[in-house]
Amino acid sequence: MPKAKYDTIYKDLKEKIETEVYAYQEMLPSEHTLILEYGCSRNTVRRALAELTADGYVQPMHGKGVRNIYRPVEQAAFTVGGIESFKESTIRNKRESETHVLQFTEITADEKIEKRTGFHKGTPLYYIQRLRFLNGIPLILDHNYFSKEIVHGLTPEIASQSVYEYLEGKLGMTIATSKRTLTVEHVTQIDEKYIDLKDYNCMAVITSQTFDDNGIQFEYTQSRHHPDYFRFQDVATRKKAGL
Amino acid sequence: MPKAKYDTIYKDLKEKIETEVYAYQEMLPSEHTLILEYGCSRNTVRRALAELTADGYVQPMHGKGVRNIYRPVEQAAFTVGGIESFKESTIRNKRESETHVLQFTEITADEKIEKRTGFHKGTPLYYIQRLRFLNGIPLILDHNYFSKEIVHGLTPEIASQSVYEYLEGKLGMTIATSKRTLTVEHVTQIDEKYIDLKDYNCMAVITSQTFDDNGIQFEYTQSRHHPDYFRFQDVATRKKAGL
DNA sequence: GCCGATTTGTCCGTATGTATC
DNA sequence: CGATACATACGGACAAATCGG
Repeated sequence: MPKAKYDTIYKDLKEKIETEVYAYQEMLPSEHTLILEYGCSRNTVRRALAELTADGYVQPMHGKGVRNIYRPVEQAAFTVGGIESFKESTIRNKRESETHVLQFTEITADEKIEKRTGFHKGTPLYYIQRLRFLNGIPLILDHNYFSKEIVHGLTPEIASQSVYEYLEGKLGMTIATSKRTLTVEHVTQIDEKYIDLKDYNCMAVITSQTFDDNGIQFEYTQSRHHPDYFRFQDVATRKKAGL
Repeated sequence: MPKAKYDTIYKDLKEKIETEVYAYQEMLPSEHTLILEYGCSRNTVRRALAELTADGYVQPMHGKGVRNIYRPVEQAAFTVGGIESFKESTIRNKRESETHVLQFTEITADEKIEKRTGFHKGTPLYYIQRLRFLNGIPLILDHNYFSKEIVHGLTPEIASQSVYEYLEGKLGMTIATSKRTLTVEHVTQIDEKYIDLKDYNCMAVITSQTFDDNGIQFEYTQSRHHPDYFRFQDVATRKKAGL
């Protein structure tokens, strides 16, 4: 629904870069040219370019122009990007997916859970264990905690489909920010029971705390990935000076 | 040296958040208030707030205000953030560091290297192998490839200190963007030779391609981390609609 | 439920500074 | 030196969301 002008320019430029309308290492049209092209102000063009810069698609060079530095991603089985659901990721990665709900219980946070998840003691929670299949192979084991106060009406059926679709669609929630930590951990008995790790004794683990648009945490998830099918990508830009 | 107004406001607010001048979950002063406080235009305040949002420090809420959602990071031995050198990271993480140069050779890229690193065949390179110690314990094994055409005059002495300091200080280079991929890989014989992994048979591996301000890649690095002392943190914000 | 005040979101036009060529 | 290009900053306008009376 948000058809902000800067966003349509952003999407248009993004597509032109991905489809190589602008070649790799080539300069994009100057800001002035883009102003005429899109019939908007300079600020609006610059906002779109700023987003592309943050995506690692372009690199602005003072006094020279804006260079296309986008390279198509090498695909692993499962590449992690921004905030997206498992279902969205599989679609982006063009994979067939399936989800088995191993456990679906309602619990109350105690001190141990508070320390690990960030949910205050006494908070009623859904605890869900899910096994994710890609192309028929079990690769990811998810442990989800959802706050019942915010995410009400969750069922095993929804959990086997897309929880995020339910949140944003049915509940009208807005997912805002997610803080993620990536570590490498020893396999557990549960991991070994469901996932064929061959001779690996570790897994890639993403733990994330997700907040709604009121800044309230409603989810804590630990997502344990098979090493062979895991890849996390990131573009960082250097902050000048200080720090 | 860039003492842009928005940057000083950004740094000031950041510090106030970190030192809990504004409490967790509390609203920051409104944009209008900040305008008066800093004596600047609204756009300038908004730019500073946008950076804090990207850092996951605050969350703006339409019609309500801007909420502080910053939580201090739980420290692992080594936490990876934006683009920063090993030396910078250890300082941020408040650790004693040391670097041993295991190998320092000059090579020319062949097809195999081109495919792996992105450097064209025939490009003259420095290849450096370094072992990183934290508090006296060997934890990270780095394999660096630097383009000789861009990074000239590298020596083992510089490699044992900070290459980035040399690049930005002596050569006057500007590091712009870095594309990183994080995976989990089996240990190699070299890993085992230098690092005590106990019963782990995997390592956390960060491979990165770094570009200068001309959009030219000058570095390819594979950084292999001990699982127990590795942590990668990230804040993602959900893009509305589309995608 | 309506209205007005407050607050953030988007967009515009302009001016000035700085780097490149 | 002048033209071009990006960087920063200002001020103003209107829209959209929220909240209190």
